[in-house]
Amino acid sequence: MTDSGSFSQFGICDGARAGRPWHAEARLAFQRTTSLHKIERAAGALLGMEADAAKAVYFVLSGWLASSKSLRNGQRQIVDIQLPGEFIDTRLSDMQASATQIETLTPVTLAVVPRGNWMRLLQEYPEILARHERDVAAVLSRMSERMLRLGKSSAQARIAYTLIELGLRSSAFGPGESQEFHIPMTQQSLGDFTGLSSVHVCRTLGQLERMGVVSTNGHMDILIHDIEQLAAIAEIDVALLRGELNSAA
Amino acid sequence: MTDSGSFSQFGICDGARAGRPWHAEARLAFQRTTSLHKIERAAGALLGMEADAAKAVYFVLSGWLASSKSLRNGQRQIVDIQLPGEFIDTRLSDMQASATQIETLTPVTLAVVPRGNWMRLLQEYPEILARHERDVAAVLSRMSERMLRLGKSSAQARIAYTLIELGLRSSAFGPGESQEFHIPMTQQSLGDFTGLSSVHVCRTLGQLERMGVVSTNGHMDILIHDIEQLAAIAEIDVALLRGELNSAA
DNA sequence: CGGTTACTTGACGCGCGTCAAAACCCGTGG
DNA sequence: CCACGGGTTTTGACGCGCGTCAAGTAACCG
Repeated sequence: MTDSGSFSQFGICDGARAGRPWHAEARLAFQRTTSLHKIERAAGALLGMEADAAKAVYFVLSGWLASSKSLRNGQRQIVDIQLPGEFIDTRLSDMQASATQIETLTPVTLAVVPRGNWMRLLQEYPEILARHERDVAAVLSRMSERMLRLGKSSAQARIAYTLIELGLRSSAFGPGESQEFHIPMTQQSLGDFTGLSSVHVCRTLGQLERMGVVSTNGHMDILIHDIEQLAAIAEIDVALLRGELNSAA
Repeated sequence: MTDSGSFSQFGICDGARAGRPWHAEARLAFQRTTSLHKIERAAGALLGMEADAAKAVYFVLSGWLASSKSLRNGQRQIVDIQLPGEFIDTRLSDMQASATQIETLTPVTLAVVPRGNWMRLLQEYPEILARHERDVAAVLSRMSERMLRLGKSSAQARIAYTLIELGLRSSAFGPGESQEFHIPMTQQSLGDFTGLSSVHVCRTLGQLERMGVVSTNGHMDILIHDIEQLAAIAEIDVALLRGELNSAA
């Protein structure tokens, strides 16, 4: 279980490490069963309110998306962020206690599995079923980690954890202490993700910067100087982080 | 989609409403494919650290369980609560950034699907596959709702929401304004569930009581006087709540 | 170059955590 | 029957983290 284990920790797209990205395989499987409907969207678009492909299962081929819930007064919580190689089930969005919405953070391309085909796909293609099971496990796993920080951690820990999660998942990390990558979100949306106000996101990034742990250029370009200390602030088990970094590199 | 819709909102066990509980069917299916291994545990026991049935998928036949994550300093967050008719996948518990643990809140009986049999079960029994898909959707749905409150709502909203969620899911609600039921948790664990300190849980329950919305006898016996107002405090769409109550009754 | 959207910084207040002590509840054993 | 002890709930005092309001700066775009 090293495979599903390392996969599940941060929901890393392990196919991407193996050379040939998993989406390639998935696309093949999709094409065999359903006419592979591919759609593209610009950054900042909303998904799922269109009449045409309503209530489908999407598969992210490229780009970042965020699914969020919001209260009547406009308060918003980003519940998860989807990266290439992951599934999005818009069937979750209807009939809930609060409004759900999925938006693109970058330009994206998605494969669309129409509603009716999904169960058939799962039953006929064990590989897709297994992959989907692992994807679901990864989603639950990282949502749980985030709930833990939402409920019980300081702003510093939440920001630090988010930086590491997104860095690892986007496969932006190489070996070594320093890591540099870009997060296609505003501080406002980072706040919606971490349960903080945009103002406090700014302050907290400033604190981390003054501590010498990271640098930012003021536009979500992140440079991590001391990833071990950042992990300590994020309250992540450093041994586990090491393992992740090794398998990611 | 009224079926999966009403199911997914609060993860209600819709089988329980339909007369014959779904677990009965599930048990039959399990028995056909695997020797149905049934285990019982007392209240307050820990699950999954035993050597025998390690890393299995469980199916709750009776009783309440809580799965939680905790930080190195002892801070704990209950990530979800499992009721009869729901699945528990202990494979999620290994290899994560924080320790996961599953404990019983009441005496429970569980059906155990050994690790190797799970994927086979899904592939061979479409009914179980479909059921599991819906269960996963319900878990994600209610975890999202809770994340929204964890990140963006006051203590009152979190407590109010939790009371309604647990009342609805345990099918304790009948028609009418008043609802009475028992939650088998201490204020401490309610705090771990809502991201509050036990002290503040107590205060907040006191506030709700002084507002005339609920009564408690000091031991987690809850009596809801005005469920509409409680839903308003919980920031739940009242129309949706109405629908849930109707389909639950 | 003006308008718009993002980031930054300061001042202020409140919600909720923490510490601490008291009241209660229940099971156990003398 | 009461004494005792551990776990839970309740209540008060106090302080800090983070939200909010507001003003100012910087970057981007037509």
